[in-house]
Amino acid sequence: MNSQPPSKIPEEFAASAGYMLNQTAQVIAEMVTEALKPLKLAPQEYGVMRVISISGPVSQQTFADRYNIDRTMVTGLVDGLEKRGYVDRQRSTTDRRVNLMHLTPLGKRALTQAVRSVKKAQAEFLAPLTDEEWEATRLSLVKLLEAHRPI
Amino acid sequence: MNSQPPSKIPEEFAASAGYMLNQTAQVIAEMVTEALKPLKLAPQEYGVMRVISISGPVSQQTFADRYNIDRTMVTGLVDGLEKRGYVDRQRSTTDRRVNLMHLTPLGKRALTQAVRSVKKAQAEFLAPLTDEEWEATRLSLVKLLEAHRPI
DNA sequence: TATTGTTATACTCTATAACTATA
DNA sequence: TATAGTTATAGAGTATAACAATA
Repeated sequence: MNSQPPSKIPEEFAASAGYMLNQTAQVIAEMVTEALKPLKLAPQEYGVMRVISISGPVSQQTFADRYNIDRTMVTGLVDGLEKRGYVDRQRSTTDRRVNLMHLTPLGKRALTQAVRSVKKAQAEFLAPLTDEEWEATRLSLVKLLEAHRPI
Repeated sequence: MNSQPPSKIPEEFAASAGYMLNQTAQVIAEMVTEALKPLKLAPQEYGVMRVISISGPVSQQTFADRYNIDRTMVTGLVDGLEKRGYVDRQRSTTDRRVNLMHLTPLGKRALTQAVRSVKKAQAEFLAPLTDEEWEATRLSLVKLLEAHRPI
């Protein structure tokens, strides 16, 4: 959707890992935020639902660890999702301190839509790269993250 | 400095451009922030000084554009740097609305140190990759950024 | 009229600590 | 004692609008 001819980034910036990663992360974050806006989902709310759907019912603490945010933030996220009927909390029977978050059928349907929108945004974001280029980039990012942030 | 064996990122997350870029960007941002802390420089302050040193005296608006922040934020950044004697504002003679930001000799010395620290942090961050892997990754990021954020 | 820089305001985000209930 | 979740508070960061000076 960008019809202007792309201009060159000064090489000193292009050489900076911090600048390049932060700027590109900001671009995709904006695109995903926009993609989720019609569904009235914030990126972090989408994150909650994705984590549940992928990893099965998880505790709020587990989600906080995975997204590297504080557990005090998760309370409000789940509140909002529960109010909309997308998620519910169920006390763990094996450790009754723990709230296991579950996707409701309504939440599953909303998530299906959201995943579709996010995938579309991601495809648009990655369009300038060949599949091979992105795959190589992705693998490097995985290496970096696994080395520096073991879960 | 990470002696634990790195654990696997679930493939659904590893497949997500948004998740991977945001998480890796967060890691490098934290490392750079730490590296600059002894010099009492915030990453954005470092950014101001780098931009001036690379692009020559620039207006506050130009910096805001390059780092994708609002110009109202720049005022405070420059205030702090000016107070420490690292930067000064000079009214442009050709357009007297514009403040051109200059590095002072003291600022130049501080920046030299800061660049050294940031480069060290970056090298540590990139250590898990071969030079070729990072170069390929970097080029992909440049493509993405030039396509989506023409300056 | 539009743009640069400044200021003030309000809002959002996040970090911290304290509390409860469990383990 | 330690952990999961909640709540309240304060602080940082940011967005917005309005203004003066200049184009």
